[in-house]
Amino acid sequence: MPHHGRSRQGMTDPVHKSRVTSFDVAEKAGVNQSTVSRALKGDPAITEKTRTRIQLVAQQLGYRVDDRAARLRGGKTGTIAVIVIARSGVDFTEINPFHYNLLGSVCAAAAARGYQALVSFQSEPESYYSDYIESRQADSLIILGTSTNDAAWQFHRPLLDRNDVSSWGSPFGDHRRIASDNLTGGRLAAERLLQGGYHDLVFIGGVDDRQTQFRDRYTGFCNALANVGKSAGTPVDAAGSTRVEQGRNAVDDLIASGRTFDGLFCCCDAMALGALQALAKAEIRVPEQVGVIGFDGLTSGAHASPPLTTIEPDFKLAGTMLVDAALAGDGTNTDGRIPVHIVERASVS
Amino acid sequence: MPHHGRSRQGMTDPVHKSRVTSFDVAEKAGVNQSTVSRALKGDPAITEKTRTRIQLVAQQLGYRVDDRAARLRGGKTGTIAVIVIARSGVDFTEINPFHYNLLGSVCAAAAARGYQALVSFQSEPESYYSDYIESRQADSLIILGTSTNDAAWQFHRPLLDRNDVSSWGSPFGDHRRIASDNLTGGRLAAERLLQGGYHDLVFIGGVDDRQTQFRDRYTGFCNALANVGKSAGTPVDAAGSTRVEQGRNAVDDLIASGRTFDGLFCCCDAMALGALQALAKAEIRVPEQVGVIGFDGLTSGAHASPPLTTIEPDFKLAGTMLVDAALAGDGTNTDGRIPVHIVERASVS
DNA sequence: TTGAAAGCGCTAACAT
DNA sequence: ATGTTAGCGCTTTCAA
Repeated sequence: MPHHGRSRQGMTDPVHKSRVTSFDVAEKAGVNQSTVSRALKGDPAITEKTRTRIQLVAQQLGYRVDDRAARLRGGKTGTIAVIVIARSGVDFTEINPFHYNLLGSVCAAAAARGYQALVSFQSEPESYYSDYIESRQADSLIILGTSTNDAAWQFHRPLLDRNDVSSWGSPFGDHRRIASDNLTGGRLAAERLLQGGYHDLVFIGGVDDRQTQFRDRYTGFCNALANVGKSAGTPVDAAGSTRVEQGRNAVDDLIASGRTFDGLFCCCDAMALGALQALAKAEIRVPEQVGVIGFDGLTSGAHASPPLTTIEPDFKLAGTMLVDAALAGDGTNTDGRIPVHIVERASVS
Repeated sequence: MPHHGRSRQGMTDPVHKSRVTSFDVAEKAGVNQSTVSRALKGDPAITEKTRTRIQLVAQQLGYRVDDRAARLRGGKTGTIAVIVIARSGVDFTEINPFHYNLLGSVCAAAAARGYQALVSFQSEPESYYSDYIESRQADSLIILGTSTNDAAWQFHRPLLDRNDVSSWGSPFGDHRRIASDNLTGGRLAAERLLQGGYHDLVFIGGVDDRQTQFRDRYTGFCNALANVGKSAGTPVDAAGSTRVEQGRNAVDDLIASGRTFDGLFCCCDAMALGALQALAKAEIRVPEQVGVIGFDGLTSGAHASPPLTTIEPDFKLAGTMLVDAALAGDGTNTDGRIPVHIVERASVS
């Protein structure tokens, strides 16, 4: 006789065989349903003999534990939601590769911790959604993306201080966050430029309130220069619909201004790529006349002309820290700096 | 009196307030739990008055419907699993941006259909896993990635013919699949090169059995040449640990061979980028002496020197078709060709 | 229109 | 070492 009191409609009706459950396995194996549950999850209390038999039956019946049902009782989902914020109105080929890299790294780190990654791209207001945890679709949340999408970050802002949420790239400076060691990165860039024999260094990029990452890079850059009695001068920034365009415009402006310079530290690779274009157009040779360093480690930089020397963060560690911070749930290690290193290519001599 | 027979331990003990459930809302609103369920999901049978009251109470209590519990009964998960296959042993900065783009597009398409995307990167054997559907973690599955990771595809091969699975990039040719319209792409490339005044065209890339995509591009390329009474000659391929390196080596070999050529169609942008490097090293000017066209629409191509003209698929549609095919579950529209178009940059005149 | 009760498929506390 | 029996939190007949 089948399990009592819980038999499904079709249970006694062989015609109606809906999906196979642990009860089916239990019946066929001649044990109780709970024994099936234990056997299959490796409970040491179950005899190897029993376990083997149950496993066999399960396999014959094509039975698989229903993950959601299994977790319903425990309350945990075993998944971590990842929100990627890109600029509004761009398509997927235009998303900053940096964020794709970070996403990959986060997914891998989640998997390493035994978690699934539920990812969503939220660039447009109609896709804003963050109730993953409340709706028990995930245990924690990671938000990452471009700081230029203010509306999206504003939407998610209330979450940033929760200890089951970690983030990368918010334009706000008043909450815990994971980020590159921008200070060190800026310093490395300046030192490398000086070492390459360049003396008139300028910083390309915006350093306003909403670009905390860039500002930190600038600060590190200034500090390094100050150490050798030099000054960084005013950063040069320009408007543009993409980072590449901003970089190009900024360097166009810089050249037009007549200000002397022989070394450029661009706050991100995309802007550096634009800078390279502007320099080429003006027939200024890199690295002979001007040295250029970017930040991010983009693959595109490797194919630029000349290949772009850049400061790259440890992506693997970045993913790990984001996941750990989101999972910690107790505020542990939740504000982190990811080490960076210089990737030598050919835009500085 | 609260709901009978279902009260949790702490239910009567205010100290032990575990998470708030629909029973809590029901009690406080003075209705039955099932009424809460109905009201919150917009069942028209419920009075607006009742619904409003329930919504209010729910909000006060911070109640949210538990998504998994809600779906347990229905059997559907509302999520679609996405597996991304990269080459083994590479880190996340080295994953072909093409696949990242596709991933983004797939996630967006899933969201548009009301599905969540559960993504996992599976490049190493220890991460191989595909039982998402059996374990009820997802309703369908999408597998995409590089055809060069044979072991991974081999692992997933049995799934490729299921009608709740769709894929992009497998090295096998005997199953339903979504892919670029490679034939047309190859033709467009040849036509554009001819139109640019180049006459001696060669195809760079492998066309063996496991590279069905490349072979189709080559076929389209040949067809277009045949149409004007020309022949494509032998494709040139070379070994290398990355596509870029393969392209570079192939063109090095081509130059060394003494074979004349003035137009190159590279089977993918990564190889085209390598080709550009080899050409530059040999001081062959592009597009003046040799025209080059790639395939994929990579952003890196836009920053190469000269910017790479390429054939790009409609990413948005690709994501949509992959999702639709996986969701169809009935074999509908499950074998598709994504339209491609030429992106004019500066590597052909 | 709403309530009562029976599950969805599984885990876990409590027995034996 | 295994069986019993409650649930996990919600949806959905079936009544009223």
